[in-house]
Amino acid sequence: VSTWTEHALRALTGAGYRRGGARRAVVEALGRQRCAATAREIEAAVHEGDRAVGRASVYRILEELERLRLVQRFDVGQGTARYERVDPAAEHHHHLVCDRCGRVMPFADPGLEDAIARLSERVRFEVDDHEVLLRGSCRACRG
Amino acid sequence: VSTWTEHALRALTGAGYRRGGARRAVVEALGRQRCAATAREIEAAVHEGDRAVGRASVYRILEELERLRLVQRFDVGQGTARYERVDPAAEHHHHLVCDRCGRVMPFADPGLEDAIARLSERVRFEVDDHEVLLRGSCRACRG
DNA sequence: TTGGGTGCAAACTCTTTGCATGCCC
DNA sequence: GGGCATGCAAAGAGTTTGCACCCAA
Repeated sequence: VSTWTEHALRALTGAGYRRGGARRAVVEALGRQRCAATAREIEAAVHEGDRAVGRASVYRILEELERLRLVQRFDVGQGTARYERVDPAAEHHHHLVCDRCGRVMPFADPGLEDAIARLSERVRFEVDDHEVLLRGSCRACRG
Repeated sequence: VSTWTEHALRALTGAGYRRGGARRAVVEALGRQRCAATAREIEAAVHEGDRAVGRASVYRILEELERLRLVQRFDVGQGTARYERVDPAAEHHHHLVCDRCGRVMPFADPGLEDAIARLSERVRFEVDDHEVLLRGSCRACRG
C-alpha cells in the first residue's frame, strides 16, 4: 500500500465522498501502477483482484480523481487517454513514448522544470500544469 | 497561399502521390489554419470552399501528411486529435490550452527548447520529436 | 431513510476500414 | 487502361450517459 493510496482515500473522504468499494478498488489499483496507464489497463488491474468494477465506474472515478488533482490525465497520441497518480511527495516527471512499440517511460529533469517555471511567469496566461512528451525510439526498438 | 502549401504540394508530388482534388483542398485548408485544428475543423474549412471532401479522405490525407512530416498531430486532452502544419521556415512552437474554454494558443520559448535539446542528449532514448503543453486559464476566462 | 455510488447497456464521438467508382498519369 | 484516389457507409474503439438498484451514513 503506497502513501499515495492512503493520501487519495483520505482526500476523497475529506471532499465528502462516501467510500464505495469500487472507488477504493480503483484507487488501490492506481497506487500499484508504475507509470501512466489507460483506463482499460486500470480496469484490468482492478479485475485481477477479487473485486469486479464496471467500466463506467472506472471512468467516473478517474474523472473525480482528476478533478481532485489526485490523478493526472494525459494523452500520448494513440487516441487513448492515460492516467497517472499525482504523488505529492514524489518527484514530478514526464514521459518518453516509443513510436514503434508504444511503450511509455517516465523521466525527470530539473533543467526542464526550471525552463518551464521561468516561462510560466512570462506568458500572459495562468499556467496551472504542464506536460512534456518526448517521442522517438526506445533502446529495444532501435536494436 | 502560404509557402507551406506550395512546399507540401511539392513534397507530395515528390513522394510519388498523384494530385487529387481532395488532397489539394485539404493541404490548402491547412495552409490557412492559424493554429492546431481538429480533423472536423479542417473538414469544415475545406467545405467552406467550393470543394466537398469526404470525411474519410480528410483523415487519410492527414495521415499521409503526418507520415511525411508535413503535419504534426497531437492531442491536448479533449480526446480529439489536432493537426498543425510543420513549417520548415517558421519557428517551432508549443501550445497553451485553456482548461475552461478549450482554446489552444501557440507560444515559442528558446530557453525551453535548449533545455529539451540538452535533455535529449542525456536520455537513453532516441528522441525525434517533442511536445510541450501548458494548461491553465486564458486571459478571457480568468476575467 | 435518503441520496450518493455502482453496474449494465445503450448512446455518442471520433476515427478507421471495406468496397465500388472515378480520375490522374 | 491500370491503379491510386475518393466518397460513402459501416465498423471499431474509447468514453459518456441514462437509469434502476444498492448501500453507506
